[in-house]
Amino acid sequence: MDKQISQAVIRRLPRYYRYLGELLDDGVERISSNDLSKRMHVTASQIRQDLNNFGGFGQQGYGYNVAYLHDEIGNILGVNDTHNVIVIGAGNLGQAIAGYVKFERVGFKIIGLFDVNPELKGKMVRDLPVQMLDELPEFVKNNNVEIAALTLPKQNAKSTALKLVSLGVHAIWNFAHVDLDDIPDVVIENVHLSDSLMQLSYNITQHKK
Amino acid sequence: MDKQISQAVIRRLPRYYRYLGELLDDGVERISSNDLSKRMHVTASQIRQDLNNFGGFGQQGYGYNVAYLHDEIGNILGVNDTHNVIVIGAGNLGQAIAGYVKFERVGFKIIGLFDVNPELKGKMVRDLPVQMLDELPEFVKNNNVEIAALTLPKQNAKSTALKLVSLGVHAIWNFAHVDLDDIPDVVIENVHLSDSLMQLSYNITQHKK
DNA sequence: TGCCTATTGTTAAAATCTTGACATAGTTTT
DNA sequence: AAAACTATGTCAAGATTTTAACAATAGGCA
Repeated sequence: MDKQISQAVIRRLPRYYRYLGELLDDGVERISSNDLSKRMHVTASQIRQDLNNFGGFGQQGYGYNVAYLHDEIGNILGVNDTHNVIVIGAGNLGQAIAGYVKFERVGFKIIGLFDVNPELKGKMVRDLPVQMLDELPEFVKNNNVEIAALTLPKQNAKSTALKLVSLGVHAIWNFAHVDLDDIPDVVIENVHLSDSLMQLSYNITQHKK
Repeated sequence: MDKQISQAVIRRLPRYYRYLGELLDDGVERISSNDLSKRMHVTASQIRQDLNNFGGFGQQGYGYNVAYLHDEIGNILGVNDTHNVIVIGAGNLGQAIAGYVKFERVGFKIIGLFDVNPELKGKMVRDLPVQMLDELPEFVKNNNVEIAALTLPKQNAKSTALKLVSLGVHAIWNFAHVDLDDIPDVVIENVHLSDSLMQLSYNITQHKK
């Protein structure tokens, strides 16, 4: 059985992945944990420890091959496969997220955009028409939907999440300002913008002292 | 001198604040750490420990007064004061953030929206006109700008951040997919949506096993 | 009023996470 | 081909965070 990797490590992986991607773009072939630690402002020890959770990607006396390590971390994160994404809630945030994922993230493909508001029905957001929520079951049945981004008011978040799970969507990227606990058999990733802004506010207050 | 509060605690404060707000809305007057722990799915011990970093807000044998605790945490987070916010980058995400903060968060007020694209000049986004970036110095001089949200491509993020700091804006809510280290005397809060999505992807992969 | 109960604030233990140290293995140089 | 060097993987120590335990104190009730 695999040893459980701590969420602290998982949170750092995307950052490694990003730095390695930049090194790759810059044509850097190899890098040592020490050099990387200076760029990323973390300890070299932590880098080696983190990577070793998943196996020995480096070579003594040489360091890490950038392309190889980048690819391996990509595999670990699962971003080398394609994931189909739908967005529920076609407001500003929903449209922004749809556009953001489309342009910024390979590995994730926006294939549907839904809302309850009949006025939005059929409206084109880039190359996707806004569909009504009652078309969702049919859509999910006919398409391999893996992730649903929830960009809707918190009042509707939980019921929508439950519906999605019952339809077979087991991963939710939740932007609604509410916790979606108590839903079994689903993977949730929360983006609480309010929380982030309040943390900023706290740190401003501290900084002033 | 104040003892330094760990970021782990700070990250939890907004969540307490949210739950207390909901209790307040529901007319609940008092709550024990034990009851709150059941709702929030954290240990009662952690709640008491966290709150005690800031002082004794509760009463033995009684619990915590919801309204009082909510207000105190609001003070700690600094959300009971008003903070003026500008948004740099009037794309989808910038417009979404501007709208989001406006409608969801009291305590934060969007007062300006900037972009480099001349085609957007003067375009109204709700009640705010898009201004050109060269109007920024004058605007900052005449308005008490505390926070700048950066919703622009990563290539421009660092130079814009440096400019903002030189103009006197010392808090940045960064949505660009780049780290803004090495900038002294500024408080940064990052929202890396890509990282969040990759964490979700990782957890999906694990879940399938 | 005084006893009983509830629940905090706080201390200490346990668990987890991070950092430092170094033997070992592979690379580069001569 | 051997010597010198570099940098990993790993172990152990140190630091931090979380959880458990409980004495002390305030509220509720008789």
